[in-house]
Amino acid sequence: MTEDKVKKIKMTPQRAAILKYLDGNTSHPSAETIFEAVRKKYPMISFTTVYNTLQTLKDLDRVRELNIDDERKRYDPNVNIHHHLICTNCRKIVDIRMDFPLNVPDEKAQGYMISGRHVEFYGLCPKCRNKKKNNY
Amino acid sequence: MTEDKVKKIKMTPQRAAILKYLDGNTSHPSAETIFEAVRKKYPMISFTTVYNTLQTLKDLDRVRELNIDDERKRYDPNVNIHHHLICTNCRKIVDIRMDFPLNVPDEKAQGYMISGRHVEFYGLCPKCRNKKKNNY
DNA sequence: CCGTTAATATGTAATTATTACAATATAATA
DNA sequence: TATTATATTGTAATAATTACATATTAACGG
Ligand SMILES: [Mn+2]
Ligand SMILES: [Mn+2]
Ligand SMILES: [Zn+2]
Ligand SMILES: [Zn+2]
Repeated sequence: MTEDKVKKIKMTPQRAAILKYLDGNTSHPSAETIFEAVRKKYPMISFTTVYNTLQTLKDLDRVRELNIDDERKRYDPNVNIHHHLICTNCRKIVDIRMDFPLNVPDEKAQGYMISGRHVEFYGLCPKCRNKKKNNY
Repeated sequence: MTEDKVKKIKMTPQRAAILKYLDGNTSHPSAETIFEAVRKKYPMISFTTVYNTLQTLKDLDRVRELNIDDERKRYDPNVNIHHHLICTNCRKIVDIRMDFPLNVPDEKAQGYMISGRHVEFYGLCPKCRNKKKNNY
């Protein structure tokens, strides 16, 4: 009875290159970063294809879109629940692999049906801490 | 010894109107929403002034910028720490006034100096739940 | 192996949010 | 009331993302 709509997609060299770049990648790249990286190996790829592919991968739950950076969307091939720590200076994002007790009692949920959660931490990464220190 | 740099700003009718609209507002409006709202009372205000004022208020910690909506920035005059619940369908954002135990042990912080945190919950708001229900 | 075709890639244009800038106006101060 | 630093405005520029038309191709069946 489970509708396993295994939507199948064509495997193209472009998609393969993007998937390969993303596989195991924990750097939370933007579309542009992905484009530039993939372009090195596959110079004829178009930016639009990167966006299209990311949309497709989102639909397939192969990639998660993060709105944690105020300038651009970031993408994360790790779709398991985990949280993030972002540098307020250089925007480097790292994973926080921890569970937090985040139960919202019904009276606080205001009728919403809660289906997901995400904790963002802000701070200074080691590099930026040093820069600020030696900055007088 | 405390440097209370009470930066003072000029009080203008535009700023007063924006502040009045924001005061106690829990709707997490976008710049455009603020502009449209303020414009009704003060039709000659410019969009740029709204952006400028929001920037100023951010600098003064009178307003907090939220990156929770993937299409546009949202603004929150409540700068006390609290968390949010966003409707994945209509993007309505409501407050969650709760504390969560969010201690990150040093070995998980990867050298970052953590200075802030924010929990985002995703779900369907009551209206959108009903819409989906009556949607066959 | 082809041939067919729906799905995909590409290049470019359009859209949208936000910022930059230069000219004008004005709140605060003396 | 004059001065001036600061703010407002209108417009142009920037930047991320999406839309769209056309060309290409992966996958499937014969
Ligand atoms: Mn991650
Ligand atoms: Mn809030
Ligand atoms: Zn940093
Ligand atoms: Zn909703």
